Amino acid sequence: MKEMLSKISIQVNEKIYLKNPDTSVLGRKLVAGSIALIDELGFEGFTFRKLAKSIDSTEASIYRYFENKHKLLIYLTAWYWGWMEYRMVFGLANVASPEDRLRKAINLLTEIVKEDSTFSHINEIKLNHIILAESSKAFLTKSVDQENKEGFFSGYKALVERMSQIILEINPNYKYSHMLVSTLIEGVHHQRYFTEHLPALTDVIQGEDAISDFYKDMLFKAIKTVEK
Amino acid sequence: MKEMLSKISIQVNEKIYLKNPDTSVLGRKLVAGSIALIDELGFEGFTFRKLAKSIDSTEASIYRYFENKHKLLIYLTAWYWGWMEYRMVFGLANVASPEDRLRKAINLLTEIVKEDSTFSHINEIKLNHIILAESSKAFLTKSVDQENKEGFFSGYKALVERMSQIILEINPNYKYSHMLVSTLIEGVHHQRYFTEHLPALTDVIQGEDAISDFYKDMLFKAIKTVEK
DNA sequence: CAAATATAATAGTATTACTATCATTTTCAA
DNA sequence: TTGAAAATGATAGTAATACTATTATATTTG
Repeated sequence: MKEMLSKISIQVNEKIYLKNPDTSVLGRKLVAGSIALIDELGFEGFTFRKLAKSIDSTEASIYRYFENKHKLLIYLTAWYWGWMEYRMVFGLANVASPEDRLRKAINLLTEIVKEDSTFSHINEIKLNHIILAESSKAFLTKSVDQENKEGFFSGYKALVERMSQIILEINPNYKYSHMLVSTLIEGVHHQRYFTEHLPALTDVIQGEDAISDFYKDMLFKAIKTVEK
Repeated sequence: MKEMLSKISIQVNEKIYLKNPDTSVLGRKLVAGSIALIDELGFEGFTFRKLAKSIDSTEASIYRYFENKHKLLIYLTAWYWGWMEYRMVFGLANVASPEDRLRKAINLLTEIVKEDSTFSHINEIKLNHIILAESSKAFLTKSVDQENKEGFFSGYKALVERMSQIILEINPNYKYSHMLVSTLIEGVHHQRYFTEHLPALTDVIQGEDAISDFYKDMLFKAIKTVEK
C-alpha cells in the first residue's frame, strides 16, 4: 500500500522549473527545505543562499532547478493546488448530492491540514501554513499576465472551475459561481491568517471552527436563497 | 471652498514614518511619486533609488522620511483607509436605515475610484489601483505582530468595526460580522485584480458591475436570510 | 541675520540575485 | 566494468539593492 501511494506524484506545469525537482534527491531536498525555510523566515526573508546553506548545497545548484525564488513559490502553490485537486477527486467520488459534494469541498478547503502524508517529501502541514500567508504573492506581481499565459495558474483555475460546476448543479441560475469560489478560497486564507495575527478582522469563537461554519453558511445562502 | 478643503488632511499613525511626509514639499513629492512608481513597476520592482531619481532627489533624503519601502507601503495603505473612513463619514451621514448605510458603504468599497480629489497631493485613482494589487503585502509579513501592536493597521480595523456595527444593527444575532466585512474588503481587491489579470477566477458580466452586485447580494443574504 | 533644520552630493558597506567556470562525483548504457 | 554524460560542488565574480555616514549647501524660522 505504501509502495503504491509512493508512486503517486503531483504534476506541475513544466515551464515553472528549469529541472523537475521531483526527479532527484537534491531537488526533493530543495523543495522540502524551502518549505521549512519560507515558513520560518517568510517569503521576503527567504533567499537561495540561505536555502543552499540549510540543505548543505550551493546557490548554483539551486539555480539549476529554479530561475528565482518567485518561480519556486509558484511551484509550491501549483503543487498545493494539484494536491488539493487530488484530495477532491478522492473525497468527492461517489457523493451523489451536489450539496454534499459542495460541503465536503468547503471542508477540504477550510480545514487546517493536520497530517503529513506519507507519499511525498513535502510537509503538507507547513505548506498549508505557507499558502495562507504567501500564496497570493505568487500572482500579485507585474509578471502575472505572462505567467498566466504560460499556464502557471491552471491548477488553481481548474479547482475554481470544478467547484463552480458543483454550484451550478445546485442552482443553474446563479450568476457568480466563480467569484463565489475564489472569494471563498482567498477568504479562507485571509481569515486563517487573521485569526493568528489580526484577530480584530475576524471572529474567533471558542470551540467552533468559525471560519468553516461561516463560509458554509455564506455559500449556501448565496446559492440557495432569495433575499427576504 | 478649495481653501477649506485643502486644510483637510488624513492623519496616519506617527510611528509609521520617521518624518511626516505631509509637512514638507519634498515629503509630498515623495509620496506622490511613490504612488506613480509603485503603480508602474509593482511593489517588488520599486526601489528608493528609482523613486529618488523620479522625483529628482536622493536616496538619503527619502530614508529620512521612511525606514524602508515596506513602511512606505504601510503608510499608503493607512492613508487609504483613513481616506475611506472620511468618505464613509460623509457618505453615510444622515442615512437613517442601516440597510441603506450598508449598501452605501459597500458601494464606496467596491467602486473603482475614478476621480482624483483636489484636496491632497495624492492621486486616489492610482492609489486605489495600488491597493488592489499591493495592500495585502502590508500585513502578509513576518513583522505583522509587532506592527499590529504598534497600531499600524488601526485604520483598517476601525473600518471593519464600523461596518460590523451596521451589520449588527440589521441583525443583532449575526455571528460573523467582522469576518463578513473583511471577506468583502479583501474579496473586492482580489476580484478587481482578477477581472484585469485572471478572469477565469471571476465573473465578468457585460454592462454590469458584477463585483458590486455580487457582494451586495452576498452580504444581504448572509445577514438577512435563513437558508431554504 | 544667525542658528537651526532640511536637503543634496558623495561615498561606502553588506547582502541579494544572480552568472560563469571548472573540478569532482554520480549515473547509466554499452 | 568502464567510460561518457549528466549532476553537483566549489569558487569567483558582477550588478543591483538596501541601507548608513559625512560633509556641504540651501532654506526656514525665531
